[in-house]
Amino acid sequence: MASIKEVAEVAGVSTATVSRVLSNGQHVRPEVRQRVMEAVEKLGYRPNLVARSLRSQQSNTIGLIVSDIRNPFFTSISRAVEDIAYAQGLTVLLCNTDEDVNKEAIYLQLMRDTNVAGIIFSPTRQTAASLSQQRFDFPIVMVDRTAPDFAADAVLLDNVEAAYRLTTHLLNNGFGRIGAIFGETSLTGLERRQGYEQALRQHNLPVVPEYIRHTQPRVESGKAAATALLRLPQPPDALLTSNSLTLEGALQAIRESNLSMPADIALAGFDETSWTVLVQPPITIISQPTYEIGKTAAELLIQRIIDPSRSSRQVMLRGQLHVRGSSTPSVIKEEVS
Amino acid sequence: MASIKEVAEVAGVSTATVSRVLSNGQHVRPEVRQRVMEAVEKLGYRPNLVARSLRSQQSNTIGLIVSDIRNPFFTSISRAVEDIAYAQGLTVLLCNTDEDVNKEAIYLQLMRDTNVAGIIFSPTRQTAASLSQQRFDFPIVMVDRTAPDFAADAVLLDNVEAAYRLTTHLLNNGFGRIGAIFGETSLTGLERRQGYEQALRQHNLPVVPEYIRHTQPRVESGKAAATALLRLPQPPDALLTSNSLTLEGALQAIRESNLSMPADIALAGFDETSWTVLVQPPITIISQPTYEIGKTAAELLIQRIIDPSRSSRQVMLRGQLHVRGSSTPSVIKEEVS
DNA sequence: TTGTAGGCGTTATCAT
DNA sequence: ATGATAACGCCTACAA
Repeated sequence: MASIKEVAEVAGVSTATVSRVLSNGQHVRPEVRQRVMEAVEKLGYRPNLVARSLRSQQSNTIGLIVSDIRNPFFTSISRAVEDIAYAQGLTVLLCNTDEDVNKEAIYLQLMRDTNVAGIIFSPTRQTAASLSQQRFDFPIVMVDRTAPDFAADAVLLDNVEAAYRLTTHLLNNGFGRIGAIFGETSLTGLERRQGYEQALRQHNLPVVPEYIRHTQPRVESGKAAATALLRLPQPPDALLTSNSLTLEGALQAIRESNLSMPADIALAGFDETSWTVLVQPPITIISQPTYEIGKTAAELLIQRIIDPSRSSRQVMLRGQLHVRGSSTPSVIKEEVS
Repeated sequence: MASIKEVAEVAGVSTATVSRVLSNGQHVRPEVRQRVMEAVEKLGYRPNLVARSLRSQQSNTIGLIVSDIRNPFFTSISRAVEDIAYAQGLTVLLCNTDEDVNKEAIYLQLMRDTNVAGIIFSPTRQTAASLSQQRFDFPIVMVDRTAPDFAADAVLLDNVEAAYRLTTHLLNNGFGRIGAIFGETSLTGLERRQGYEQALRQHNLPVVPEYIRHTQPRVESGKAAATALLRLPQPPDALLTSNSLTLEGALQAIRESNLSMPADIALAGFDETSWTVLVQPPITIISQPTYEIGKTAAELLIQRIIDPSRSSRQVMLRGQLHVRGSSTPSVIKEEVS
């Protein structure tokens, strides 16, 4: 790779002049500029971004740290983040943490070491709690999950409200014994549980500990938890899950138990996926605008990179309830989306 | 961020000594090493990877360039790549090209500019063809798609064979008018079409141009193509698609046409997804070991980074046919997976 | 308008 | 065993 030095040599000027031509371009005689451009062309010169980054102490890379890119929620977010980044000439470093505090720490460290421009992060509760004690020389935008006393930009769903609404929907449709599966490492899981419990209490129904499970956001975990719930002496008449992976597992469990939906068991969950409307009956869910979330997060990050001093803002989004067959007894169709 | 200089100062040694302690660690008195480590500890020193990269002319970043991370095929691959990279202390730059030659060129250029250690790439046919005329200072591993006269490592499916097998399966089950939807920008699409046509010819059936569509790998494109096929004066009695996104679109089209599967129309496609077995009837597909593909690609890349001179190798994998209800008349159940 | 020179943080070479 | 120094490629005061 040709360096700026070689270009200077070929053009018969100093490296400073070449640099000037290539950056702002002020104070250069047209004729000299011409010569430089020809040399650049001839050598196929391209500025070395590593050198530039070292010199400028800046970077055009942003980090995206999520638990698992295979979770459709994060897949979509990642795509949005990359789109925005691309439009800004930024590049995206993808990191999967598997809800593992250790991996989170390692990746955060790596972000420091590589001097990224900023990161978009979806941390476990544990890491989130420790964030305020750490120092970062780059901005952090949280997605899906917050850190309590850490003043960072964030894009979040109103989880309590959403879970409350979803649970209430089930209750209103005559399902009184709702088994629920929440994430065990994320704040999100806790918040959704809160909304779930709120709805129960408001209907003067007991919160049955046995009906509440916390698992990893994985299909098998969801399936295992759902299976356990269905095998209870007095099994639930509805299942509610906190993300699309556990929802998928729950559906598998229901299928294998040969129960019919929603007669034997209702099902409802979080996050829209390709299959919720393809299966029979279609599944009731609260959808999040995932692409918008990623886009917003990336935009917040870029704004903050430009202006580190601006006050932090939390963007709180509202989930959208899609009532479908999995939770509506066939006689009472209230609304279908 | 503390630099090596400050560490040297605090430890009362030269930067060279600090560097020695931190790297190989030969030829340093234990006592001095001790002092250095203490200073490192005290200052929370971390080597600046950008500087290291500039100096060493190496990088611990690899690029992953795919058409769209939201294609489950690439989602899974990306996860595998990241896992292997992580294990090796490498980091992954994610790039979506949308089958856009221009974006591909921009990202390839970016990979040069940032001096990556290597890339894993799934190019369009057009870019693939031009690859051999370009020079790269880093190794390239191809996934899913090859470049004809470009001697790179590659991990591929035997597409012709797989499509042949899938088509033959349909033919053997009494479906003689097979509408097919292939990718329009990838070599993969062409290869699968080849296998499809081979199977038809072997059964002495005509290749009907009207029955063959080439589209982008997107749900809507698949749906549009499928809808068009279903509206033909003499519509096909089976649909075959080349990837999971167009498969999803095709299924939507079938549903909206109120046709029953497989009585009115059979359906079969490529790539396993969460929903193929959740829908009714379950969908016949050829599955690819996506995680394995990504893992293998990453391993090939790392091997080549270590030894750039080794001869290039193509790993060719065989797809696995999963025969399901969408392509088997209910009376004849040959085998179900 | 253009060139000289220093430094971003490392590491490797060469003295000592 | 340790230190001084140069160089990776770039940018930017500052000087001319």
